[in-house]
Amino acid sequence: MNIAEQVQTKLKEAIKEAVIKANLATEENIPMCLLETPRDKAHGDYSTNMAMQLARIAKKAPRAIAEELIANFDQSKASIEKLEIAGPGFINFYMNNSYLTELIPTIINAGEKYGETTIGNHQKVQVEFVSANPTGDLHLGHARGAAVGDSLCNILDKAGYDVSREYYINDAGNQINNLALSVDARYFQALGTDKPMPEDGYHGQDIIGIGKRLAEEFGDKFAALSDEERFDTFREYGLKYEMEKLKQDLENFRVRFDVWYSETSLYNNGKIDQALKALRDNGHIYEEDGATWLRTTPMGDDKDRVLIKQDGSYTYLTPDIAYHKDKLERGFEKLINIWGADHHGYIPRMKAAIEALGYERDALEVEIIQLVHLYKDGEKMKMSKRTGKAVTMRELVEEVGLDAVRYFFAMRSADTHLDFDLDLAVSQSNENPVYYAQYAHARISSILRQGAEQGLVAGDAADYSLIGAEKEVELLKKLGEFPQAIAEAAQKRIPHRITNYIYDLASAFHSFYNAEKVLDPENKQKTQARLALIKSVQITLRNALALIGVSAPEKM
RNA sequence: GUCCCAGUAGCUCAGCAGGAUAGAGCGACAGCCUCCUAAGCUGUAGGUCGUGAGUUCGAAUCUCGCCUGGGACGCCA
Repeated sequence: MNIAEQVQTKLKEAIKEAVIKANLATEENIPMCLLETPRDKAHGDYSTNMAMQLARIAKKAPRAIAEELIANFDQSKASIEKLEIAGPGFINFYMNNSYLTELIPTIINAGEKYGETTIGNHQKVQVEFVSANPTGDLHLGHARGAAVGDSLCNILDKAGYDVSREYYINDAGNQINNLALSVDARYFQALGTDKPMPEDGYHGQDIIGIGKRLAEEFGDKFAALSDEERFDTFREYGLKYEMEKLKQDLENFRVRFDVWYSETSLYNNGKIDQALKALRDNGHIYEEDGATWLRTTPMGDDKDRVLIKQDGSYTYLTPDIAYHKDKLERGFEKLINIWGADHHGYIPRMKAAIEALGYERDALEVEIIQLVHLYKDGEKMKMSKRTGKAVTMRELVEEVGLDAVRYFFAMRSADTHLDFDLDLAVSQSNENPVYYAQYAHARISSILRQGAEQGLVAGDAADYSLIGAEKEVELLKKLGEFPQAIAEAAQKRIPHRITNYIYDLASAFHSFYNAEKVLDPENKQKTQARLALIKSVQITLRNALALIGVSAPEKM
């Protein structure tokens, strides 16, 4: 807990004590103490609405309650300069903010660890994201999912959760067969033979590329094979090719997974049978119309779901249930799945399945990534795997730049539709907020370099009592908020809370930069102290950017 | 028909564990570089928070209805 958090905790305690001392509520029915930072500086550094909340319990006017609270308030608890009643019954606290300078050495000592909190309490969390079928290039939606998922994992990790990142490979079932058939068609086409694509084939450029590569490398060698042999060969080749490409693309997107989990493995190691048995033993399975059904309706689903089709094969749901059973058996207390919006209807049945397996349905949490629409030249572009005309993640990164893409996706709440204006993102103008934050970091780096040239190194012993100008105090307050921003982002699963923080911090720095000069040859003491201040801003900014996978450049 | 997401300034969006005069960027307008990076800063203008009711001391925030836009509702994956 840093000094700013400690002070807030003390304040809250002092407020509670005052409530009890004034006999306004008992230990049991005291409302949760809410301490907030007023938007308007004139309303002090902190304020509480405790008096208003007590109005119902104590049956008195809020302002009268506030009077009593103040009378019973122990001001020596925290560095309070004055406090007053305002508006409908707020109590505003004006702090002596000198304690805030303690943040500077705290942050410098913590370095890249600054921002860590323990609210996660080592809860074992597994986050499954992207999990795109290995049948083509990752497109915009996947890119958004990858950016949000990875950022969320970074945040959870920083907040003290034990996070595991996982990618579920759909390497069984129809889509892989279609992949093999598509490769087959492209192979023959590359050889100059006209062979039609399968009905549900994948028309992406990459599959055309595979066909060409096969034709170039092996000539017509495969044409001689039996259809069956060729199918198996192409199936395996296509899968391997697609997976390698996926991994590389994600790596280039600064996303790494701890586990790549194969759907096929569930077939091979009996996990599907075990899951079916568990569901049967728990009495949730019945046979009808020649199919095997899971009774999900009692657990909040619209209708029951087929597990084994008439033809004896599994539906998509069946191995997925086995997969989730396996996740839970691996000891994860919380499963967070990041799904595209087109899968949202799938949530009730998966939660029902988890309940049917005998687990808490809320062990599964699904974060929905809404659609991305790309606009270019004011025109909306379609993203469809079918037509193969979709803009891929790779193309997007090449065109816009990785930092901008990652920032842009992390910036908006994930469950709302996103219009991605390509022209805007491409133009390296100040409309792109990522530059705003990176620029702050580069500016700091530049000043630190120049300080070092003068023999002044940030972090060397300095007199922090020289820090206290208005802009400096605002900057310090922002710095102190970082751990709470992370805690909130983690608990609410909202990475965009971090980009908001980044923006605020960068803004506080730019504002400070324009108001005060860091390097002052006339005043070495002050220079030394301010170098340490901006050093702590640099550390915090870099840590925050790292959470969303954006680089922190030394120069721009 | 059922379900999900959205509707807040001209545009793109924050705010939604109910709190003070609803914020930011872009765009518009007016200022700031003999000075550490002007990709910056400072200020002005701009809003019936889709709509109607309800809950209460208080609603952009919670509940219900309605309107508009987008999406999902397979023995596909």
